[in-house]
Amino acid sequence: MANLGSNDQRVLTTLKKSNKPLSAYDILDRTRSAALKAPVQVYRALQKLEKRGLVHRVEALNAFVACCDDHHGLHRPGFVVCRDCGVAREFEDKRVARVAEDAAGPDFLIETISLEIYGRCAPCRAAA
Amino acid sequence: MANLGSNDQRVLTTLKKSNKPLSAYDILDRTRSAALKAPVQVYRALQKLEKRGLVHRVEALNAFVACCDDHHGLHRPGFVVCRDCGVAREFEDKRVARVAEDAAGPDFLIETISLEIYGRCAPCRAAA
DNA sequence: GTTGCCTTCGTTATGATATAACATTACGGT
DNA sequence: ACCGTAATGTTATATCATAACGAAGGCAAC
Ligand SMILES: [Zn+2]
Ligand SMILES: [Zn+2]
Ligand SMILES: [Zn+2]
Ligand SMILES: [Zn+2]
Repeated sequence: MANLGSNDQRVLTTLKKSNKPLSAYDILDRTRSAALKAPVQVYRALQKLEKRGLVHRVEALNAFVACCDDHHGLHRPGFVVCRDCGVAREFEDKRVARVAEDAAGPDFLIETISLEIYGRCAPCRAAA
Repeated sequence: MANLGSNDQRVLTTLKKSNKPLSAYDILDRTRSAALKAPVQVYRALQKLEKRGLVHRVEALNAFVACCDDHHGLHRPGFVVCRDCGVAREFEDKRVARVAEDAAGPDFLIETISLEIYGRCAPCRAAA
């Protein structure tokens, strides 16, 4: 598979600099001066990055985060997301795969698992 | 809280008749002749129905399903979704809540949990 | 009853997310 | 150089969701 192109790297760098998930259009805004001019370029980069496990999509936010763990390669993380401050913390738990297999049954071929937990983080609760 | 209005019931009935998740615009298409004329009416109905646990949103599909279980009230189901045929099967597993609590930690207030499993169901695999 | 208030519902417009379709360029193999 | 393929750029469009405002309905105080 081809290496990362310059668009891909710009998108990845942008995500790594953010402590929150960014939408494709957030990324576009932050890279427009650099080189990216249209949504499709961002989406193409995101797709490539996601295939390699460098970026994850947070479904319920329509947004993307850089994987917090560079060495891992592809994996199936979950996310804990604060609705107030928007921070998304990636985690893994082996029990998730077992739950998924039990739910899907032996003849279902699992391709992806999305587990997202929403609520209020401790600092935000204290502040409120 | 107010009872279901006629729009709400039309939306719920439409979802119950479908064996797959429907987008808000799918619902709109199927109810336009009845009474619903604009997306916002569908979204308002869906919001009310979701609050009562009568429908669930499937995040990664941007779509909605009628709850398979009428008596339950509010609960936290997961979904097993076939990418080929689009069927979404609702399930529950108590282990999910424990995984979520462990991941979120004691000071995070969990509000919602979304667990969605994507892949190919047995009939679709056999057909392919 | 009618006035004022609040909630629901309808209508129009717009914002936000994502992809289709096609042109252009980059690049390796011959 | 020539071709075929993959990557990138460009324009347009499809899809999903909400803002803003007004009309209609219910309910209590007067
Ligand atoms: Zn990761
Ligand atoms: Zn927070
Ligand atoms: Zn349910
Ligand atoms: Zn299937």
